Order: sequence, then structure tokens, then C-alpha cells
Amino acid sequence: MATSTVENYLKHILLLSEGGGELVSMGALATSLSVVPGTATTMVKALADSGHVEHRPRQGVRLTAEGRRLALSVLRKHRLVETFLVTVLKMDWAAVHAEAEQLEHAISDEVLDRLDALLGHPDTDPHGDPIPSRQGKINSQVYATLATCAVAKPLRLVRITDQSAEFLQFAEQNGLLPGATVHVADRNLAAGLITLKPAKGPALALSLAAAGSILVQPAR
Amino acid sequence: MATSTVENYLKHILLLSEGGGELVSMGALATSLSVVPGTATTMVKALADSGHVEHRPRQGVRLTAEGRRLALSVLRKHRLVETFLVTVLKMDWAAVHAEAEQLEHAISDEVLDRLDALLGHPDTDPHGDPIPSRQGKINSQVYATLATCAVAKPLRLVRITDQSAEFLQFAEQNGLLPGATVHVADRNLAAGLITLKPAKGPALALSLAAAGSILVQPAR
DNA sequence: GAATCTATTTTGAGTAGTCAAAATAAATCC
DNA sequence: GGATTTATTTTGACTACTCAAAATAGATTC
Repeated sequence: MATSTVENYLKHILLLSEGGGELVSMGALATSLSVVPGTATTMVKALADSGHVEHRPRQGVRLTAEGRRLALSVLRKHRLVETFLVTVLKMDWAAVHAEAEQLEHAISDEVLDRLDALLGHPDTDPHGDPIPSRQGKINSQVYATLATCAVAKPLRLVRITDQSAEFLQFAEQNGLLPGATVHVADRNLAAGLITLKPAKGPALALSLAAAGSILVQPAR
Repeated sequence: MATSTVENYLKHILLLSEGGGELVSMGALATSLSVVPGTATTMVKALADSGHVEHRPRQGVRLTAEGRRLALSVLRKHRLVETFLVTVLKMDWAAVHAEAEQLEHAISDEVLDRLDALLGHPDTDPHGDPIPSRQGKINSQVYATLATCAVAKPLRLVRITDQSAEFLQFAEQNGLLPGATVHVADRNLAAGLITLKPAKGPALALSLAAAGSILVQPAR
């Protein structure tokens, strides 16, 4: 059985490679896992030995088919657990990420299947992140962000990719939940910010960085 | 934060000391945790250094107040998780022990409190094992067992202390669930078995060892 | 085409846990 | 009261991580 350290490495490699097969650098991986780069190198070599990843020295890592399978299963656990915590236990949107981080390594496939059924087989978690299927399929549709979408057109909010509790809290307080309708009133590249007008509630300003973590699609 | 190894040692010491303050031998502890005795000795010394237990060399271990507090909190998690798995996820009575063994170390106090509320603050788990309160109080009432109780008197089944999946499966198939009414038709010390007559269903024979793990109280 | 900068890898050492097997202490037996 | 049995402890070694800091490889600059 894979240790939770192994599961975490694979999950972070998956997330950093954006679903595609690009190489993930040691620096990025180390930062993402909060370890020093040397640790990431050592661990990645071990992961390569066990067949979970392919390591190109000085270039980066990529998941093998087996590594990807395992990483998707961890991601599925993480996102279903988050969904359970929010919809059944009514926990705070912003707090569930940290909880799921622990539980994703302790939950069995059997429990997961029952949780999935209880929740009605959702295909996204409360933040709009797609939940991989049992077979390892995941919706990898590319959406526009508030930093890149058309101005003054009505938009439906699909997903918040920033996992930090502070940002999620801010988003919730301003009604920026998946499903909400908004439009970008103004985008000022020079100032590095956008002005957002939610369908309900007052207008608000957002940095381009923050706007980039909110994914949208044209509303009707 | 205590590692899950530490949590397991403390939990097993608590269970082996029967709630009281008796010393637990290294041999018993090692067997219970499936480690060799030398490992238990080493670990217990570390636990003594961190103030969780008191170690009397060549005699045994005992929990300190702090160790007991932590052990009870782990036991509370274990038993509430078991209850959740059976009553909400409809999992098999016999399978939940192994699941809870993992989840008890990954679940936060916040999640636990919400689970507890969702379940209506139960005071026993599906096997009849008492659930410690948030404050660390636990019902330590002493019950008779089918091996020690009066013969031919009506009894209410309160608890099954054997955690093994096989025994629990057997018990379930014969209607031996907490709350069931039975009486002991015969007890044959020489043969080492008892004959049990459930209120509903046919009579069945049980070894004294098996009978000893079924706790009962006088019915009505 | 050296010199420098930056990312990565290597090396050496530490922590938390484990086992196998030898040493020791306590209890029991004759 | 010695000899033996049994439980416990000690010792040395291994796995799975981790970090700090030195070495190295590529890329970049002048």
C-alpha cells in the first residue's frame, strides 16, 4: 500500500501538470509540498523506482499510467470528502480543504463508494473542482477566468481554483459561489485589477491574480 | 501533535487496562498492537518521556491523566465513526471496525462534533461499546457475560466485546445484536459450552470463550 | 569562451518507527 | 539454594521519510 507521503507526491504532480503530460519541475513540486528541493529529488527517484513516475534528471517528473491512476483516486477521495463535509455536515466552505487533506489518505474505496452514492454521484465539489470518476475520468474542460474573459458579457461562475481558506472566505462573503451570475464591468491592465458586478450585491474590485483563480463560462 | 502510532499505543493501553488504573504488561501490549515486545518497550519509554504514560520497568505501563485524555478522545473518534458507518452509510456491522481504525487518526474534533450531532449524540456504538463523552467520561458499568450470568433468566443483550469480523458476522446472522432478548438454556462447564435460546430464532451452542464476549443485563 | 547565476542533485545526518537476536531480571521448580 | 523457564530490556540494524549544505549541471551574460 502507498503511504500518504507517496499519495501526496502523486497528487501534487497531477495538479501541477494540469492534467496534461507536461514535466513538473522539482522546484515547483518542492514548493507545492512544502519540502526542500533535495527532498523532492530523493523522493521522486524512489517513486520512479516503484514505477509511479518517470524522472528526467534536471528536467522534471511526469506520472506513469499507474501513478496517474493512484493520483486520480486520491483526488477523487479529496473532493468527495469535501463535498460530504459541506453538504452533509454543513461545514464551512473555507475549512474543508484542510480536513479533506487528512481524510483522503484514511478512507477506503468501500466507504468512498457509499459516500458517493449518498451524495448522488456529484461531478464537482463545492468549489466547482471536477471529481474524477471511479474509472479515473475527469472533466478537464478549459474555462476562461475573470482575468481573461470578455468584458460586459453575462457570465456563470464555474469554479474557484484558489484553495486558501482566506480567499474562499472572501469569495463566499461576496456571493462568489459556483453557479452565481456576474459580469466584468471593467478590466484595467495598468492598475492590475478588474471591477466585478455580481447579479445580486454591490460591485467589487479584484486583483488580476485573484480574478485568475475564478473560472467562468458565458451565461446562456 | 501525536502521531497515529502514539494514538494507537495509548488506545490499546486504555483498552487493556479495562478503564481502571492497572498496569498493562509489555507482552499483552505488544500482542495487542502486533509488534514484538522489544518494540513495545522502546515505544513505551518514549511515551513515558513525553508524559503520556508511567512506566514501571519489568512491571508494566499505566496511562497518565494526559495519556488517558488522549486515549479517550481516540476511542471516541473510533466509536462515533463506527456508528456513522453503520447508521448513515449502512455498512456491514462486521467491516466497520477496520475502517474506523484508519479514520480515527484522520478526523478532526470539529468534524467529530458535527458527526456526533448528526447521529443524535449516541452513547454506544453499534456493538454496544460505550462512547466516551467530549469531556472524557465513559460508562464503565460492569455487566455479566453469557459465561457468567444466571441460567434460565430472561436477558437483554447489551454489548459484543469481540471486535473480529468473523465473530461479528456470526453474531449478526444469529440475531445476537445489542437489544436482543435471550436466555441461557444450559451451561456445561465440563464441555466448555453454553446453549442459548434467543427470543426469536432457534437455540444455538456457544463456547464459553465466545459467551464471555457477549455482555448482558437482566431483561425488564 | 570564461564567469556567473539558478535549479537540481548529492552527501551526511537526524527522527520515528520497526525487527531479530542477545542479555538480563524475576519467578518457579526441584 | 542453584537451575530453569519466561518476560522484559538492550543492542544493532533497517525503512521511510526529512533538512542543511556542498557539489554539479545548464543556461545566461558579458
